[in-house]
Amino acid sequence: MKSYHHGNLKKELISCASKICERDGYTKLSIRSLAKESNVSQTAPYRHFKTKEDLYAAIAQTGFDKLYKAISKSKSQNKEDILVSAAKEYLQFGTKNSNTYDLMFGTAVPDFTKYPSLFKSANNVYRHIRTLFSAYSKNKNPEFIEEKCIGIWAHLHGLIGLLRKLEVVPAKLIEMPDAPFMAVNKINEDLDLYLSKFIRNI
Amino acid sequence: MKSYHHGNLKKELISCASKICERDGYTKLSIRSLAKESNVSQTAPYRHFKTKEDLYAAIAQTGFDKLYKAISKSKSQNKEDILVSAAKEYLQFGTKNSNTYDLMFGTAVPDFTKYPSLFKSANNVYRHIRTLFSAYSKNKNPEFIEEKCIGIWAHLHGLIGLLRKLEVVPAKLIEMPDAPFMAVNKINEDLDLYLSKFIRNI
DNA sequence: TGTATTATGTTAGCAGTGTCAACATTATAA
DNA sequence: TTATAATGTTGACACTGCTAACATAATACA
Repeated sequence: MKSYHHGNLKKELISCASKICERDGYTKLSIRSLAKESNVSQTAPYRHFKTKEDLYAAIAQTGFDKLYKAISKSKSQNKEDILVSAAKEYLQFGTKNSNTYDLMFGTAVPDFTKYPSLFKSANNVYRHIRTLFSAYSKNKNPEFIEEKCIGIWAHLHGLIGLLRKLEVVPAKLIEMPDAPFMAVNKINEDLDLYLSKFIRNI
Repeated sequence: MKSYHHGNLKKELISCASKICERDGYTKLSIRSLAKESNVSQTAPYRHFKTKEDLYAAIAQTGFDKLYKAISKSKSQNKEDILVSAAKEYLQFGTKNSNTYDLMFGTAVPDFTKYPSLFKSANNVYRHIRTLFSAYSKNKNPEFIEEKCIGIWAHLHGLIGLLRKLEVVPAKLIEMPDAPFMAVNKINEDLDLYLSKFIRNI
């Protein structure tokens, strides 16, 4: 005997949608199938999310919150170690949750300013990177810090995108010896080394 | 009086679809509306593209070819200048054709190996970057070259992604003084300076 | 040149989608 | 207790990718 009201639908929708997005990519998510999976009518989700983009925004926000947690957990006395480890966590989050990462940084939610809480969660990630780098850097000039942080962020962000694109069956390597697979896979294999070299080179 | 056969449909579809994708983003493109715009029946495009992904692949390929042209056009005696200028062209292509760039590097065509000619066009871009860097770099060790090239590529690729995400109305700056807008916009304003610093720092 | 084959187009239709309006039920505030 | 708001359902619209069956034109071959 089920009650007319679900009771916790919004939370369940976000959680369920997050899983589907990560498993199949956000384009495969449909509101109708999502509703079905929660044993609720096709249009029930519209009581909680006015549009599909609103739902995407909610999923993206949980993504940023998870990312923040991941890059915040490393404890060490050495400020360089913290930075390197945070960079590693960032990269791993992006590669291990690549569909979610795509939803967070892709065009699913084009303008974060429409969603203040998402905007804030995304900003927290950047501010944390900056805090870590600021503590590590000897040059404390704010403009220098900002520029370098964007650079670090861009590098990690770009690597995640390329890794996803290039991490394909190595069998193709034989046919395409000039392809950038080898380099990318090598970086991926020894991430620690790459990242500490990268940070030290800034 | 129109003839039963269009005569040049495939080419026209790609060209028309490219424009729509760049203007509205590839998710807004529909095969049906595309057919309408070419004064052809809803299903005519299916004679040239078995699936929508096939069409995306064709558009993406023209994108990579254009990108290749853009980064290949700079002539100079100074190898550093060539590299910096190519980097600038790359960045400008990505920011000025951001929807197309998204189609090229996003999840619209998940596996390039399904489309050998697309695969090749994309590879040409990477190989050109490597050629330029290889000529510029004093260290000629192939592994060093590969790794640095991926780094350069990732940095540029990531910057394009971040610029797109963060290039929003500066009015919001007042409400969100901690946001990374300022830094990003600054980089965007003086791209030459940023890129030559970046290259020289490798 | 005539004809078989292939390429390219059309029509009709299926199953699925986001979204809305109108209505039903329950929880909450006055 | 009762008005109001929150949350759910039903039914429908316009749109989508895609397929099957059929129509026409271009081409390859005898």
